[in-house]
Amino acid sequence: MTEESYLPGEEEQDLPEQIAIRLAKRERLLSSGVEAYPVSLPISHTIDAVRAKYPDLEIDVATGDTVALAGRVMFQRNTGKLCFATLQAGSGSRIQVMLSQEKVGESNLEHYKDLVDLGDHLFVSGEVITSKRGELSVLVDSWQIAAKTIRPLPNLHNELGEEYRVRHRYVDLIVRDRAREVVKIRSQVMQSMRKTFIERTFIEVETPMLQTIHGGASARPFKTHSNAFDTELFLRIAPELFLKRAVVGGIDRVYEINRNFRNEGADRTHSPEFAMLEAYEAYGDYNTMAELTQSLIQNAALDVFGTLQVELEDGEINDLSGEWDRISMFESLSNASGVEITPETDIAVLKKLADKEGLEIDHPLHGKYVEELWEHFVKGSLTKPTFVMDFPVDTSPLVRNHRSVAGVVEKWDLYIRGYEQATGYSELVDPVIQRERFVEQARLAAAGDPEAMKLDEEFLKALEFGMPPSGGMGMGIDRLLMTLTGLGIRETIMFPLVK
RNA sequence: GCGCCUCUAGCUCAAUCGGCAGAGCAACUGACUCUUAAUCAGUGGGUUCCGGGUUCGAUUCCCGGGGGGCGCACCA
Repeated sequence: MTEESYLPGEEEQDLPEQIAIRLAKRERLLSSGVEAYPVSLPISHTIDAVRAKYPDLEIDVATGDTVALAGRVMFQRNTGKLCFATLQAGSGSRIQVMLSQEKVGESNLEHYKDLVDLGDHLFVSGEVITSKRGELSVLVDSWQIAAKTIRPLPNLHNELGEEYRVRHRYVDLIVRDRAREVVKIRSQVMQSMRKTFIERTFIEVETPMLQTIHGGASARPFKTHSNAFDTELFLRIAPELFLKRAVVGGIDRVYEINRNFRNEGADRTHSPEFAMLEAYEAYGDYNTMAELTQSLIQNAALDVFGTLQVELEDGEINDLSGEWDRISMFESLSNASGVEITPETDIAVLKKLADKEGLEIDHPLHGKYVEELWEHFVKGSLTKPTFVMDFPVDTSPLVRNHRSVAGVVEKWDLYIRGYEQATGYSELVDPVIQRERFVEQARLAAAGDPEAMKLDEEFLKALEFGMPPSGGMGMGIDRLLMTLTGLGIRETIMFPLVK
């Protein structure tokens, strides 16, 4: 799609017809000494306020109440001597305005018909009345263009195409109630989660997004360069290693909600930049973090929708109620596959099972086979919210060993409707074991795994100063919005990346 | 990154077995003092994503490029 551009005073011949016509109207306004974009207007009421004040007037009533308000023109019905327009506020609420020749005069009404287009912001003042059909209206004494629109709105009687909605989200927000609603829901969910954290005396912090070493997860990073430091920098893939430094420093209950960046594929559930919540609690463990996570999500559902039976876009009900199940990864895999699988099971056995199931896994790690097999056998059957507990050690380098089960770590993943929603750990705080794990990762990196972590000496140094036993959790915010609405990730993010 | 599908007016979409490109809404002109997707009469608006090829003729067929969608891979 090519985009037209224009400069004031230039030839407008190549512009689309409707833009040229509207630019000419703007010029006509200006040359008659009228502002097309006035700096301020004496607004007395919002559209919502007028609607709230007069919820149910009779037909054909004059209130004697004069109001001054503004809104975007969404519909116009211009007749000879009595014109109607529907104004819309940013909230989406609408009110009808009426201009009669009797009230404003013939030439003023002609000006109105000549200059006001669909989409313009219009200021009016006049009496609140109801029309002969009973529609709550403002009978206009005077009007003024509040902002002249140069581009026409799309027609309101067809759904916008997916691409247009994403590329012109501001238009989408004007014409589609649900788009406005989703923005509001997202804001309310964030508020609710911050409320839950405040109740539990957590402190919100912001840690670096530009990092010299990317760590805390395994994913390909975006690279950039600092001119001042003449060094390569990475956009963070996770805030984990900095939040743990904060815990070392005595910020015992700490969380961050901010963007992570991962240079991976994008689909219905993945975006290159995505909002992430991470929280750490000194003297907590993965059990307390599971409880926290369940509370965060349940509180959000209650605060925003007033129910734990959340209705999704397709009408299905997502039941978030009750105490969420906790199942063991190895146990559930053994049950579902019919083969006893433990951390001691020989990798050759796992390979054979994977081959039999038609899974192509080419990876050196035992744990990778366990996780892939688990996804194959168990993941699809999880519909209720479920914590999957106790992961293989070799794929979870930042998690401490299980307190009583050998070969696994104290890590859970929370699945809701088959999507991985959150993860939680009992954090590894032993600097010696952490170093060993990092060295192992670096060894894998050398073997050609580009996503394995580099050694973060500064983080290790922080651990050497002593990190208290802690629980940690991470949750994708965009994913949470998807879980609560049933929308795709590009609908939960207001301005998703487009080329 | 790979495979399949797709791109036509401001918006949503038709059509072309290769032969003057259409509709609804929007726009423009006119009529209309109670409309509310107002109505009625009329008018204009297109590099059919871009570049090349085949052809008397390409928007349609072929090749290349770009945007978008879906699936697979990677990842949360």
